[in-house]
Amino acid sequence: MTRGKTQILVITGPTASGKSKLSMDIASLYPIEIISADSMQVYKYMDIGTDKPSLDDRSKVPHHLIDIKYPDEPWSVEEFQRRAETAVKEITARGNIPCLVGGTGLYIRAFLQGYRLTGAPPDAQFRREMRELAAGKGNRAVHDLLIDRDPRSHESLHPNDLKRVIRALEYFRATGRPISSRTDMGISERYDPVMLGLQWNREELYRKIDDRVDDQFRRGIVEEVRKLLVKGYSHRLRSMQGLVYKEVCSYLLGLTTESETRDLVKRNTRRFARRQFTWFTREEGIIWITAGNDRLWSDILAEACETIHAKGLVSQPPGNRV
RNA sequence: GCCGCGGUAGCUCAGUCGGUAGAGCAGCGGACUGAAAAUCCGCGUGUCGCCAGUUCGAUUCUGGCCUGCGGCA
Repeated sequence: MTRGKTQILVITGPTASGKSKLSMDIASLYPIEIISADSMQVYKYMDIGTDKPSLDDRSKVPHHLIDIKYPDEPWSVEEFQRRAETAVKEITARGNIPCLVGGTGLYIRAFLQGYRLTGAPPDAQFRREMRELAAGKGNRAVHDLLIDRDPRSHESLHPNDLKRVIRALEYFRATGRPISSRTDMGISERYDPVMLGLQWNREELYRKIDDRVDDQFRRGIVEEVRKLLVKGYSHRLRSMQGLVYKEVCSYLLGLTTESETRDLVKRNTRRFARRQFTWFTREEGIIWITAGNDRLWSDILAEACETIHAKGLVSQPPGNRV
């Protein structure tokens, strides 16, 4: 309870950990609206592969930032930030509690910490030039351009991390200042978040991921991707580089067999979950709730509700509501 | 039962003319500020089938045993 700051609930955790389910169940007890913090669920027509909440769930509880872009439209952290802020304002104006739900750690962090992302928009032309330079003279040549513009980034970025190296150059070019010198607004000035994270034993989560992938194939992920390609969305689009889509595209292009594809998706999804673990362990302020097959879902839900009550996000204790 | 080939990392295998071993894949750790389901960096995790013999020293050579595969019966 801090005056002047907007209270928000955040539910995060690795892929397949049950974030959506938890948010839906909380929504049945408290007046929350869900803001998806997921880089892939923004795209229309990409449903099965992103495990998008069902239309039924979306009709019961307002969901924001889902299906807001066509797969070939530009989308970025910056736009997420802007749109999420707007959504938060609208939700609080309605007297509801905004609830950020998702596994895209960068989005959540950028939002809560108030990353200042204005002033250096992406420059496709420049990026292309730099890529060509790298292809011709090597990654190191591009990396070395940082030496006198942004020595700090030159040191902290690996030459092969072209994406970030180019971004640092792009930022300098647009602002005249090194990207490493930017400052953020800081979490304390803006929001008062209660962050819940679903924590899983890794092996158990991996098994859950495998099951989910099998389920995605059963539900027709291959058809979904085929339709996207038929609609004219190229397999080279950024949206089509996401997990599952990438692998199924190469299957449809005849590069892999179905069982290879399925195994690849499982492996890559597990790796993704591992990267999420790395990211979230560094994230401060997450209250971890242990989940797992040997724990009753009702206990997990109860713990989540008690926590948000204890943190003052809701005045009614969970018991009185259920 | 006999003959042949094999048993080395989670998997597939390489290797040591005797000085306790290394590739690929899998796995693990990390980074991450307008692409983040993206991108990038780093790391061998080992009873060399078991027992004995020879040897200063055996995963390597010898013998026996166990076991897998193929062939002949």
